[in-house]
Amino acid sequence: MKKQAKLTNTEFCRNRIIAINDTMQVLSGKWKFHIIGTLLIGGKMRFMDLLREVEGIGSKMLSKELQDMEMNQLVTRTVLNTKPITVEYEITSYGRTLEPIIDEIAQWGAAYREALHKSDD
Amino acid sequence: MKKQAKLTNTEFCRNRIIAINDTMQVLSGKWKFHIIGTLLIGGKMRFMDLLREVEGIGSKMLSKELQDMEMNQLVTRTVLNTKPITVEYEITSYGRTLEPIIDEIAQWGAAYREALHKSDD
DNA sequence: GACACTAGTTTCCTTAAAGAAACTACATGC
DNA sequence: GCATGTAGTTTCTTTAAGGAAACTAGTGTC
Repeated sequence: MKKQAKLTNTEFCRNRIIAINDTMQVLSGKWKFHIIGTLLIGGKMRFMDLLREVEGIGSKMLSKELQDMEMNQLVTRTVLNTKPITVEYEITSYGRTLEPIIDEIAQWGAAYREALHKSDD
Repeated sequence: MKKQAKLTNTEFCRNRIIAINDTMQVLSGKWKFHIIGTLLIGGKMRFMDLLREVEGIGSKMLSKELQDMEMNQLVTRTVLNTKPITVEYEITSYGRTLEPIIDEIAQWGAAYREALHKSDD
């Protein structure tokens, strides 16, 4: 008889794994945290604003990531009747619920850097 | 004069972005959360135990991810003097500090799934 | 009429991540 | 001596992610 997994076979674990995967899929890629973070500070922002603020991103990536996030209801996209037309992106209240996660991640990262620094003896 | 980024140019923002990138690099890849989660429940675990518990992972990936995490001081690796030799992996106290992040992410994912479910009208 | 702005899309290319299967190497048990 | 268990490594292949540059298409400015 072969050995089998036991820990992971509990309902709790399976659901937890699925939940983590869900979140990480929504936040997948190199840029989502960065875009969300920028929108959290900047409020309503236009495409070109984001392109300038999110350092290093290209228009293709930005466009794709925003579409992704719009589908996941993290941001709204509003076309304004200006000339030339402008498009406003804004984080949704739902998207805002990501703030605690982002904060924790930022805090951990800062502490990590501190710890690395201290161990440089 | 071209328009320039302003929001992201603050010290605070730059550091925050760096901190987030640090964390995400430490947790990068498909498997780290899963492995850490398993070790958090399982305590000391051997290579083959992890291979069985972390559903779907192959030995190459597991080996690589564990090496990564050992370098980042999230887990310890102890070779036991048994025959055949066994190797014990355990999460460090430092690795344990990731627990709040993982919890938040899991909670958010669960809430997300709930929300999706409700909007299925 | 050339240039700059708006918001993207398209094409082409490179790199990184991941997986499957085979292989090393040693030990125990039947 | 053959299967099974330990802990990985190696090779080969596929897939996904990301980036640079050019392009569309319309408006306004000098």
